[in-house]
Amino acid sequence: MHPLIQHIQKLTSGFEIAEEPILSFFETKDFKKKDILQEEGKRCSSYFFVVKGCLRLFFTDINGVEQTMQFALENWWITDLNAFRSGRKSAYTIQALEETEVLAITAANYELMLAELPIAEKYFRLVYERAYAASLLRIQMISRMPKPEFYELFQSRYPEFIQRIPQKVLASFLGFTPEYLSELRKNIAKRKSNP
Amino acid sequence: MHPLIQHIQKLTSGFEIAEEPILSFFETKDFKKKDILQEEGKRCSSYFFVVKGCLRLFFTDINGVEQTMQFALENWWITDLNAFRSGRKSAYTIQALEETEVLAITAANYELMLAELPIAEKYFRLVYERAYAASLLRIQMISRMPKPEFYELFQSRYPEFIQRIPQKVLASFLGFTPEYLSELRKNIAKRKSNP
DNA sequence: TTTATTTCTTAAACCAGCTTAAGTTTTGCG
DNA sequence: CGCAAAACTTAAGCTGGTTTAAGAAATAAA
Repeated sequence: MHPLIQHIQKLTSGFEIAEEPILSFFETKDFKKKDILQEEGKRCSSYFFVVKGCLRLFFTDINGVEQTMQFALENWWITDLNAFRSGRKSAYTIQALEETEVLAITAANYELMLAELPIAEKYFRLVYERAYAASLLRIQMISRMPKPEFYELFQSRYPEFIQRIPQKVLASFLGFTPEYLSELRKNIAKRKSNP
Repeated sequence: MHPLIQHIQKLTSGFEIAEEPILSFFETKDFKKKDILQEEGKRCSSYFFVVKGCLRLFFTDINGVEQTMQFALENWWITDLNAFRSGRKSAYTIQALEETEVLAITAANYELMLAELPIAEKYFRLVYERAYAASLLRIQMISRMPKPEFYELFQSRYPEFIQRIPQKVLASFLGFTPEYLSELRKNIAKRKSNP
């Protein structure tokens, strides 16, 4: 069974779903490491579901530094949601951090699917409900927690990110400089050897 | 027509809705300024839709400082979403900043309503889709923008907040100290008189 | 395997925003 | 109204985290 269908069944807790009618709204695409899926400033045409691999969404700030705002591992959705919803140009670039397989859906097909399949409304309601709740927790961690504590919490909760993602990119996602992340890691390592 | 029904029609762009079957899932409640709607550590029983007035959601940090994470003005939903979804105890307090009228719905009724009314799935899908997108922008403003710039942007986008909300609470929501907010305001005022 | 490029580390100097502390203004209440 | 409590302001001193700069290690290219 396709990973998307599995994910839908998991979230909607076991509704009977026919695979074919859902998947017909999507197109499978493969990307190599460093490939660009969506370019900043270009029309945002697709919403991506990661089947295998890892993507990141970032923009380039006024100092020319790439600011990574989101990751997407397996079973995550990713796009510039504001641009996708409004049909405007994307404020972000989406890039593959690994060899990645996605399902892509256009805005037109997204609307069609939601109109035709009630299960899609339920599924996306649940996807956004969780994503919104997670996003609020992220705000709390980013803005109300000492950075060393935040990093250690992140490390314990999302160990797979630490493994798979370059430090420079991870530092940017967490909202600090690579130099500072390097220092944090050194301190943590030191503390573990000298208890 | 009730403000909630108006809001549903606005988001779902004009579906015909019968008022009575929807409102029957809710209870109207009124609160005075400073009343507590939800206490930290108590079971999170309700989800609130603000009909009139203003609420805030906060927790008390290890230094005893109240950290305001969210506001809700007219037509906003507010609760500890994680606690409401899972039936666990709330990590936050919800308090009225003004005299406030809400519609309250229990977790059981929320599930019932979603199961019985397809329009509710669509409506909440859209509510969360917007809230999630807004939350991502908020992360970007909080963590990737110089604070003076962030404050001025916030001021221009949400002038009604600046009017209605005590500075101390606003400072906490923005993630800085009241003293620093005071200094920012002074600098902005100075800049406006000396152009 | 050698060379070029990018990533990661280290450490010193610096600064935005916090802490502290004291004064002023506003709000709430008897 | 009059007083207490809370909210806001101001300013000096401090600190967590950035900037800058240079070198070491890993990846990629050739």
